[in-house]
Amino acid sequence: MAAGEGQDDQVGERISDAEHAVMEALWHRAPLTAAEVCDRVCDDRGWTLATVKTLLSRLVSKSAVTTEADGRRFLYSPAIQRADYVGGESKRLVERLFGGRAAPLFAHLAESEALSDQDLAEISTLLEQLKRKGDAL
Amino acid sequence: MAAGEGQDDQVGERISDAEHAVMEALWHRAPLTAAEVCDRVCDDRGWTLATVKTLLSRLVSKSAVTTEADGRRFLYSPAIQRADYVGGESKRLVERLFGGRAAPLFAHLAESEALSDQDLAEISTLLEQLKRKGDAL
DNA sequence: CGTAGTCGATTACGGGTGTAAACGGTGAGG
DNA sequence: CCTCACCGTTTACACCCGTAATCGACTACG
Repeated sequence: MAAGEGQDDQVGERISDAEHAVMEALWHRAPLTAAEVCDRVCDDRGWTLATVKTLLSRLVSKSAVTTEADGRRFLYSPAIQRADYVGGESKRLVERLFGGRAAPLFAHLAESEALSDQDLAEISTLLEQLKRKGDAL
Repeated sequence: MAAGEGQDDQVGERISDAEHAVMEALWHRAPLTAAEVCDRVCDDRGWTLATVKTLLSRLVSKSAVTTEADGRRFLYSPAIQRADYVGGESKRLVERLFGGRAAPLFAHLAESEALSDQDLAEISTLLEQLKRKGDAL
């Protein structure tokens, strides 16, 4: 099975890299004003407030962020769940590079030593849980 | 340890989605002429030969593909290993979305049921191998 | 030898992205 | 009341990307 072709492009428009940085700030804490978002990301990325404003506008028009008026300024909040975004991006990559199968991804990460001991332990645990669930079916 | 950042942006420029499709063809078999690449991808993507030529040119200027003259036409070959590309993209995603740790990626794939039984089995096996290797150290 | 086909190279063009300045409205301090 | 600071909105602009047509050179067929 799993012939499903993932009809769920419900995400709307794609969120770009720069926009993603803004989303991270909002996922970390929301709602925030534009200036507050800038406080949290402008330093890291070397942006000015103007840039953040642009990105927020674009995110709003992509329906990835919602606004709530607070006096004369806006409070911005994420309109999509981080988990959804992350899941979508992950799936996308696995599909593009590994034909939709996750094992090769895992193998690659393993080979490139991108897996820490902690990762291994956590994955091991998850694997156990999944196996049990699988057996139950 | 591992304080070192990935200094290996040696990949040169980033390979776009459309370009990636061309790379896949070349990774599958090389060298190929532009027309041969088209034979292998134009149908799938609904491209014309002209599009493939453009993409090949761009890949050449990005140093992702090399050319070898064969009479008056070119034979194109990948200049980068698929494993390197795939590894780079994977790492990139893990870094961007999961703070560089792979376990959360795995958890996400698991939750979204993106893992088949086969995946689980293979990952399980890999995990065993890694554990053994880890113990050895 | 000329003409048609084929190659890579050049040019095109609309849309997205990164990055930001300019603009217009408005609330607050003088 | 007037001006300044601050907001969101509009406009800007260069570069990348997807997608392709056109061009100039050359080969091969007739």
